[in-house]
Amino acid sequence: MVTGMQSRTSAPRTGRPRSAAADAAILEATRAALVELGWSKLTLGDVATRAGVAKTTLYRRWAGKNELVVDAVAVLFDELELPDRGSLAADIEGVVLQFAAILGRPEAKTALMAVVAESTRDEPLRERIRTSIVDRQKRLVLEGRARATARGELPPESDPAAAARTADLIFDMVAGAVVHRTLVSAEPADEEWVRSFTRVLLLGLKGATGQD
Amino acid sequence: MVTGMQSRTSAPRTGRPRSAAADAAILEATRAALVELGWSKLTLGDVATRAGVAKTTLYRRWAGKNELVVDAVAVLFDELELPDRGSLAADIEGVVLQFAAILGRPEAKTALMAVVAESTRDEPLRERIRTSIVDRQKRLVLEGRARATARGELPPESDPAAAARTADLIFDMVAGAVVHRTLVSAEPADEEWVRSFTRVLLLGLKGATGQD
DNA sequence: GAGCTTTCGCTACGCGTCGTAGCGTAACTG
DNA sequence: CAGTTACGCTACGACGCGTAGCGAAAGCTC
Repeated sequence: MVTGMQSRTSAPRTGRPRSAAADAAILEATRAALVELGWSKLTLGDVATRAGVAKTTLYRRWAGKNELVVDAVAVLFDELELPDRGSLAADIEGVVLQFAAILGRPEAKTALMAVVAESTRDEPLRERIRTSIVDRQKRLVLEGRARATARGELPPESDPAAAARTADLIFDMVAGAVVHRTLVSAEPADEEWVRSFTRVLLLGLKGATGQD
Repeated sequence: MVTGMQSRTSAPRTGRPRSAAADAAILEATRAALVELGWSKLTLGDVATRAGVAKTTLYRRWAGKNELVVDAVAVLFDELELPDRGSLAADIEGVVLQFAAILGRPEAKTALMAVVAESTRDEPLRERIRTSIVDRQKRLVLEGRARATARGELPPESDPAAAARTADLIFDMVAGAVVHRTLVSAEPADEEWVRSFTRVLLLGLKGATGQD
């Protein structure tokens, strides 16, 4: 679940509370509008109409289109989990297929790249994306490696700094490849592709550990 | 060089010709506006003023913001070349560093992701991006492999279909990793990172050839 | 219940950008 | 020269943005 916008130090305990149903309706309407219209043609007025709320209600909760869409799309990544399929290769294939399935959705395609593009000029937005979307993906990398080392498929890391750099590298390679395949090459990351990708990645990792 | 917009079957041979200087000024002004304002705050009226042309001239040549920005940014990739450094690893490191240098520019950061996001809902735009930006990068992958097989660093490919799939995979892995590192993780793809990445990729490739 | 506080729906508004139409002028061709 | 196309300029309607102001609704505290 997305924690939302408790930007104020703490929620005021008096007065009329904000409607949680309105929050859900707005995020749902945002995803629907993304599917039908795409990022650029999505307007906040239209989202408000779809959600059955006033436009001013939207602006009271979100600063603008960017923040709203980030929250709306972040929910899609809730279903991301690291399956235990017995081997590191099978685990990676499983989680990459999940990731590819999410990126295959039209609302994710049009929204993710757009907000990342915006985040290049908006540091708070980048932080919001990081905490609500990216970090949840990166956590899977760490879990996967921990499980693989426990199974003896990977040697235990001695230098924690080098381990962190390697984890970042793997994350950029996995997420980057799937995103590029799906959005730039515009071809599906199906099982065959994921198998080939996983094979190259794993051979590279097993060969790279130890030296240097 | 970008061929531009000779969408008509052939240029009309009569009448006043289009100013090539205006084209250059417009694309230059577009890049400058991207640096100062970013994608979302860039307006065609502002670009026209910077370029010293009328706004209507812009609309006579480009259908809209998307197409204009693609042409403006495509020029940045003209400098991409495959250096001959003696070994496949060194070649890859060199070209990846070039690619990372381009993606480090602010105009490329804000523009590339944005137009790709738009292209998810605009097939002609995706085709335009492919021919003027992506294909030029992918060509380097093919050249690099041809050179490596000539040097004996990679076994010659027997099945052309499998070779094409492998080239696509490598391309998505390389470009995706650099893009993700630069734009999502928002950290520079410096020499150390490129070395680590190249090592993993090469080990994966050399180990993956032959079986299956 | 009374009183206080905050949210909500609604309307209306100024602002900026979009994309186009219309006109007169400039540049080039046969 | 006449014919054709590009250009600069102005003006315009349309649309989304983001905000202000109002009255009503929904909760909490005493």
